[in-house]
Amino acid sequence: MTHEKALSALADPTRRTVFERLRSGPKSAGHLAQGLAVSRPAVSQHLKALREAGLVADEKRGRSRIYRIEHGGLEALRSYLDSFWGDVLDAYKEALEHDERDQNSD
Amino acid sequence: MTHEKALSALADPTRRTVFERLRSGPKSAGHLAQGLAVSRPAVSQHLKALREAGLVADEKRGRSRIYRIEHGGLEALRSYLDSFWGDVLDAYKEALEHDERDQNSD
DNA sequence: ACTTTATGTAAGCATAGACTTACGTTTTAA
DNA sequence: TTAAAACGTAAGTCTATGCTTACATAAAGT
Repeated sequence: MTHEKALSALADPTRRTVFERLRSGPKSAGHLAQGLAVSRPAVSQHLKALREAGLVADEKRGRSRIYRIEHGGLEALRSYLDSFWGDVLDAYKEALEHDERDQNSD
Repeated sequence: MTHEKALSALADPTRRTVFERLRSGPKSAGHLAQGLAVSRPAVSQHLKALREAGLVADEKRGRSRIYRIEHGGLEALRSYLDSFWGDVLDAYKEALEHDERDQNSD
């Protein structure tokens, strides 16, 4: 259940920018920070948050560290979202038939 | 593309709780607030954020207001997540073949 | 017409967290 | 063996935002 961390990780704009830069392939921390409005240490902290959310993985290569997108966090998020589709439609169809205000206790 | 608002909306724990309570069907604002650790006005503010993110829709029924899950925000989020699957795998396969550190400019 | 119920909004406060500068560590190059 | 390059971490600041109390509005009951 890491969808909580994945959500708050991707909620921040600059952190999302860092994450999206990995779309075109793995990159070093320094490269990820280049051209951004924030400092390099800030990017390091963002990468830590992304890693703890299972959204990126890192590998040491020489004196730099290469980051890549990790699918675990993405899958956790996706299955969380998908869990709404079925449930919701059924519950709503029922609510419509009964033509009620609110009834359920949860 | 409202996936930004949807992400920051679902990032907050209590707001997520409110949203998840709609799983079992539409409910009034007051009913959604019952049993929560926060006050009722706080829930109202959360519902506003969820509405602006396209995650819930509301309808006035008598003197109460019924909220339901809106699929727009969920779909925006899902397509955002899905946009990573294809891109990423291709770019990474290439990076693996070339056996490189970081090369791309974006 | 008043009162009660159900809700949203305003203003202010308090904390989480995003950012900075400064420093420590490890690896490569001179 | 110094120096430099690439990175993470610490400590402190500042702002975004989640929360509260108080007030406003609107519908329904008496």
